[in-house]
Amino acid sequence: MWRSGSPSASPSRSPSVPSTRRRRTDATVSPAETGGRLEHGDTGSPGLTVAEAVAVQDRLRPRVDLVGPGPCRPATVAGLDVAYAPDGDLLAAAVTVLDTATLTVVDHAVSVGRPAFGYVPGLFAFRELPALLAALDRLTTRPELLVCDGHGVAHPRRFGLASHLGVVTGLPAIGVGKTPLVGGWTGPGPRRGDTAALVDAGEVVGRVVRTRDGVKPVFVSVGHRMGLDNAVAQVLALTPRYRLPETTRTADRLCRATLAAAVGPARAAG
DNA sequence: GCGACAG
DNA sequence: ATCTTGTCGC
Repeated sequence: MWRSGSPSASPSRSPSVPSTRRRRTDATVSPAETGGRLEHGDTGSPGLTVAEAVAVQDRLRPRVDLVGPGPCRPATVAGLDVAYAPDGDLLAAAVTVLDTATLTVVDHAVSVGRPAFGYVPGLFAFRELPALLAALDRLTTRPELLVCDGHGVAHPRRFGLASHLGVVTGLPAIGVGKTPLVGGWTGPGPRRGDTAALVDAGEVVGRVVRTRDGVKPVFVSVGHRMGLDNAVAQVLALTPRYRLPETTRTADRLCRATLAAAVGPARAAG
């Protein structure tokens, strides 16, 4: 595979909902403490302009830790995802926490709201961040790692959703995208576990990872407090059977179910 | 100037 | 992201 043209550089570019519901006993994941205070707009306050959002990314980017190496054998990993109503006016965010030994959901939380920002490639985080943070704040447990539905540093300004969530929560985070945003690559091979470097502007910003034999690969990048090798290892450990990590799959089902319940409660009940 | 562009 | 019909395969 091959694709061409990225902003500045040379290279080419190839182309069952959980049922338990626990009470919140103590602070689990709250806007943090990651060296320096966060300002109001940092977590996606409404009313930001495009230029202001870009400025926030530029200001927070230096806080990203892409060395990690991050947890080697995390006991719990969280998956995050958001679903939108057809009219695009309502959204539901979900976080599921999985026990890595069994890949079963041990905690979960949701939030329903409105998109906090229009969809602008590169500023995607500002759209979903408030809802995701609200859901994270309702967890009973504090996951050791966040697996996000979107990119980390594989981003035009090296600060995608996974990095933003990582910096704001202080938790290790990985970005797993289904399609590329920036970068080019060659390969990977056809077998599960085969990988290829994702390169943008001459630097490796992530890895294209085949999680299933003969199936379209996913795009893994460091979000925060993680090394790329470890990020890839964690993603492979979370994909024993399907293309996407179990964390993403469970969160996807939960946010969809939550949205359905929020938009049309009357229809199903009869 | 023309495309490309996470979810 | 969401909307879509059918199709191939375990």
